[in-house]
Amino acid sequence: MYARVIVDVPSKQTNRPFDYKVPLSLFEWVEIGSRVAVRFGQRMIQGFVVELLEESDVDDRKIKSIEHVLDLQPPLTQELVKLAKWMSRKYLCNEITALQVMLPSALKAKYEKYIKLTDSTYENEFVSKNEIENEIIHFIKSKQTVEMNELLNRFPNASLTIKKMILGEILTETQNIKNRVSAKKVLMVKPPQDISLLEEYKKELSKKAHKQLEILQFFLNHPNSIQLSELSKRLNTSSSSIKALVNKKWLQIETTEIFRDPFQKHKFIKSHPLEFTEEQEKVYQSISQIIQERKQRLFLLHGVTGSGKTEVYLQTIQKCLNQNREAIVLVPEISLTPQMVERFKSRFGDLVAVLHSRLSQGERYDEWRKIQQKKVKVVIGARSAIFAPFTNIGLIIIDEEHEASYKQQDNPKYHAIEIAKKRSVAHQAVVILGSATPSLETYYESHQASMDYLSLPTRVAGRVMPPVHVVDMREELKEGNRTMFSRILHTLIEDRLNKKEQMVLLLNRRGYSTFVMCRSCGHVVSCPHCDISLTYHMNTQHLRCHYCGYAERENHTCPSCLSEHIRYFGTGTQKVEESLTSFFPGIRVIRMDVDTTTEKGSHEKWLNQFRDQKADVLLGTQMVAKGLDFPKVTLVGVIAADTVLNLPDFRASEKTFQLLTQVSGRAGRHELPGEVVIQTYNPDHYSVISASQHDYLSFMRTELQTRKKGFYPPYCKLILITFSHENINLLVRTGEIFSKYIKREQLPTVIDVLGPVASPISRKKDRYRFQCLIKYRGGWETINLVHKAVVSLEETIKQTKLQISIDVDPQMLM
DNA sequence: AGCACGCCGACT
DNA sequence: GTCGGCGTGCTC
Repeated sequence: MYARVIVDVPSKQTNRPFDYKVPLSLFEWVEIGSRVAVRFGQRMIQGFVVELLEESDVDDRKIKSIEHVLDLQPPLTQELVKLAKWMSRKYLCNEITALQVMLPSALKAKYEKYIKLTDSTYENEFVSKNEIENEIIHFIKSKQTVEMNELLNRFPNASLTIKKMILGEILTETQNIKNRVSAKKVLMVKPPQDISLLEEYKKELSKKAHKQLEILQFFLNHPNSIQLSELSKRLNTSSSSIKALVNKKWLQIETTEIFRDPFQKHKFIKSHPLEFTEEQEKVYQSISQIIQERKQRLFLLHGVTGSGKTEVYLQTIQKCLNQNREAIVLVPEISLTPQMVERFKSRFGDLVAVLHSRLSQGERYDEWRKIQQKKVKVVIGARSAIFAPFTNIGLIIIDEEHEASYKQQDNPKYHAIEIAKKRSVAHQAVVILGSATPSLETYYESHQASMDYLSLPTRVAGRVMPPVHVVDMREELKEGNRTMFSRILHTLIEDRLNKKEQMVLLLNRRGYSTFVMCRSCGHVVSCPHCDISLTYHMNTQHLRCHYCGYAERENHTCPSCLSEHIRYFGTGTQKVEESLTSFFPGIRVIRMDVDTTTEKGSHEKWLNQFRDQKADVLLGTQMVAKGLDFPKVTLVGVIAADTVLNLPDFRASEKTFQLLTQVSGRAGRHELPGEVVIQTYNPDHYSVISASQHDYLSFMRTELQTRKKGFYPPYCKLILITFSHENINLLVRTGEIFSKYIKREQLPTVIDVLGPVASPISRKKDRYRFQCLIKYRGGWETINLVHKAVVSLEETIKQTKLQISIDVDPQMLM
């Protein structure tokens, strides 16, 4: 038997299956989806079996055998292997990249080379004429085996000498494929099968061995295996008395794999299904019926914030579990808060696995193994949880479906919604796309035959949407208010402080970050390697580039005109915090941004403090806009609504509308009524007006018209091709060739080819960037043509090291 | 990607 | 004449 293997070498030339023989001893183990170790050229690497064959047409002398199978159970299902192949064609990435993204990073191979002395070197006390060689031999001898990297660190210039020593059979080299992280193992103490034996052992025991007696007695009361550490803690004994019993063969010690439990300390109180409102009931029935019939169907669930979407999710999941099928729930990374997880855990208990980026590699791996080993039936996680290796999926829920983070920014540049659609077809499952502000694409599709539109237009318990004040910041400036708080926001903050109620203030930093400008000459301090202004970090007093990490010290004079009128512009969260404390002495502020939430568990810590009313204001970037639900919050302020609006992207209006609507929904979700203040320089823009009136439909109508006029999605699809190189001329030339290549073919599915033009970020890490945008009608023809065009540029790419990145259906045009 | 092979310039 | 620089091509 033969196996087709995709090897772990991400390059164009190796992006195809290689055939290997399956040795007799591995017949039982090699399956489609197995992870295997194979020799590839001179080295040993890992690969994935994607096909099994009776015959191979590869030359018998060339073909090698599979060396090992790396897991007890194949980590991928046939369905996922097939999906990876589809992804590689759709998103134009290497197949291995698509396979890897489906697995936890713990299973990514770590290749290690070990160096040992050969037996003859050892036995014959080999002494070289070369001093370095002797030192190397001595070093290795003292450690038995040494990792190649360690050896090279110790002897930096000796790589050739070492190579020669290996060739001269003085040293031997062994290769190893290791997982990044492996299953956590613990020692368990196991009593004999026949517990009554313990009584006899007790009699045999010496009178002085009190502790040992105590241990035996313990097992008479608890005749099960127990963790060694747990046992010695409970009985307050040292492990030596346990060992003594093990040595007598009365007890046994064995190792078992356990799961690291990130929720160990948590107690989840069981929650029960809530009574539905009439609206919820109607929506639930529509979905539940399709699940009952085990049909494949897509739903858009359009529900305003606070309309009780989550309860509908919970009960449809229950429906799916009743059928003995599994469910995947996707939530954007930032709203995957402990609160959110708790709602699922308390309903479904141990049947839930959680996958998010704050877990350690090991914890993530364990959650994944629970899915693989069928220990859980529900997985809730961020984007990549869509690849959960379930085999019987009945339901996939994508909450906040409009979020751009469902599109992966690096290869493979997949969109989770698209993967969900593919998987739902394979499993005959239902997909629910939920949002208060559906993306234009989804909204448009929900009016076609391929998707059903469901809506929850009112908030539960008859709560109304909060009134929104739109403040024109230009007017404020005219009236002499130069602070970052409008007068009304100022008054309302004061009011809430007096009433001891809470506030959420949102500062969207992107595109508005703290740049440094000279007021005399207008010079903006920017990165010498990228086309972007540097950001000022107060805590380290450095200016830093967010793209390449370049940093320089704070300047007190302008580097261009030497004037001292250099000023730190823009509004970072740090600066807002400072102003708050100076305007409102004694105000307690919790600031949540990348600086304060990188530490593990800090996110949770801040939110708990806020919930416990240890602070008056929660100030933060996007992450405060999502999913949070605090009863005492009665004021939401958006410091600057325009930051997204000014981005050079056709989705700018949509993103602004969504952000404003989401954040407005944070206020007054409980008994206390809420209020929202939006500060903006564009108070007349339709996205601001619609958001302030909570009017999704009117926004949608206007925006759809705009898109139709400019010919943008949902009226067409896009492929963004970005070229980057140090040499700007070469870049433009190659871009032209590419664009002509596409145009010459005159495919009827290609609507338009724009560019090449400079990218919005026109230089990054010393490389200039140009881009082409293709508008097309969907289907494979255009994607295949782009692939062909890139292949035709292969010579140039190889010779000049020009880079081409392709983004099919991009979320951002930058 | 990484590794071997092979073809040229700088040295014992 | 050989050592070692990097371009070229292949990996079942």
